[in-house]
Amino acid sequence: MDKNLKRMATMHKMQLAGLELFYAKGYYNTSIDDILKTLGLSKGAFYYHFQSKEEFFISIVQQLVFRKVYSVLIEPVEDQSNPLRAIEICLDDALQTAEHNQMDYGFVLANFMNEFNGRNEKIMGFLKEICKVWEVNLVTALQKGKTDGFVERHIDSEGVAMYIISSYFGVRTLMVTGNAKMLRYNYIQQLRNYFRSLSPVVLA
Amino acid sequence: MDKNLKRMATMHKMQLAGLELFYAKGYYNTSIDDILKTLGLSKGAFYYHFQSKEEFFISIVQQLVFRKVYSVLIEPVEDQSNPLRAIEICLDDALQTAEHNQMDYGFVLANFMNEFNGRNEKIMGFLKEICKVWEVNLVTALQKGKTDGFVERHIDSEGVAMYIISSYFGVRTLMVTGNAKMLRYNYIQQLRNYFRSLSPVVLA
DNA sequence: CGTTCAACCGACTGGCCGGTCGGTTTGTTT
DNA sequence: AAACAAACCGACCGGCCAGTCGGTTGAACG
Repeated sequence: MDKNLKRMATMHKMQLAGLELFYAKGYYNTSIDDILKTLGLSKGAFYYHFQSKEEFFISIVQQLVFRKVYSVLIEPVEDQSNPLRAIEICLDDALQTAEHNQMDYGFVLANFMNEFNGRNEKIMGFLKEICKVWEVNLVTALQKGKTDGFVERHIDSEGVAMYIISSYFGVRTLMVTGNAKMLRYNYIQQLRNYFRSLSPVVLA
Repeated sequence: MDKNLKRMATMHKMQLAGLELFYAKGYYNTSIDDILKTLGLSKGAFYYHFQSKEEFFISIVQQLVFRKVYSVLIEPVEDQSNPLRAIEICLDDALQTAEHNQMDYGFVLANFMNEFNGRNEKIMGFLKEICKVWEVNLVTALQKGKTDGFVERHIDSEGVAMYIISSYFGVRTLMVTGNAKMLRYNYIQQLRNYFRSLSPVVLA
């Protein structure tokens, strides 16, 4: 086997297991040994591949979180004719993932932002960046929606994008209290209400 | 001085300092000694008054967080004629507090819910309870708003209450990325847009 | 002044965890 | 088979931290 492939495979395994545990228990509450135990690997193997716990986490954010956020929350909205509709479907899909207790990368992002806020500026920088990319893409989609007649022209796209992200982060926080199914349904209903206030008035 | 008063005063000082640090650095990331250092007190004093770090935290939630959430987020909305308007003002005030870097108890709540999710069921229980009280009071205000003609009759009050809490939790998460002033302004603008979709249609 | 006790002190314990390092295994090359 | 290096092992170190406990202080009271 190609040496490089073996190296990559091991690192990838560690990153996957790491994300799983960091997500479930938090970064500061998860020890390197916790992660290694699930893989049957040792400290030596870990520090052979990664410089530190922090660098390890950053690699996870870059390799896994960023890509997933992109493919789950950003791509499905790009190049759709009706942005409001596309966003609604996209967020509903994401909440469905969350409802089935699988990892939902929008929440991963919000969760980690809370955990690292004021505690690790370096890591916060990477998380903010991902957030920013999401926001910028929402704004682009909304602007395009204006020219295509799906979005009221006078609305503030930045404000709307921010509000969408906010409500999504928030509902995911609430989901930890249980009753995910109902929360998802209610959330999408209200998102629609909100979007109605952003749509051009249809004259009968 | 009354013995009991002295006891209460010390406990209260510890709780205040504790909340400050737990909020700033997180529960798991703050040691008892960190808190005691700011007060010039010792381990002995702490464990004389509190059974454990966990019990200490729970007392903070009950004594400080719950009361503050009540006085800042719930009371200002009660007994107001127009609930949507009252909620808007109330959240704007809360965000103003946050903007000036003071502790904003709505955020304290969201923050801790994130931290304890899946890590401490007992503490989560208390936090959920506070959330529930907030939600119930929002629902009550909205229902009253319906009979008073400020809120469209067919809307789902539970859904709306949840969506309001969600967006608020979310925007506070985003505020950690900086630019709090703009976020606050944008948030209130979009909240108004959303509320517009919940108001009875005014016939000219 | 002596007694009492709530309040407080701070050295200590045991366990955890990030990170180190000398060594072993395993696969490849010659 | 010998040599070599990548990958991995796991005992160990130092620091941190929740919680313990025997001791001290100082105010109140007789």
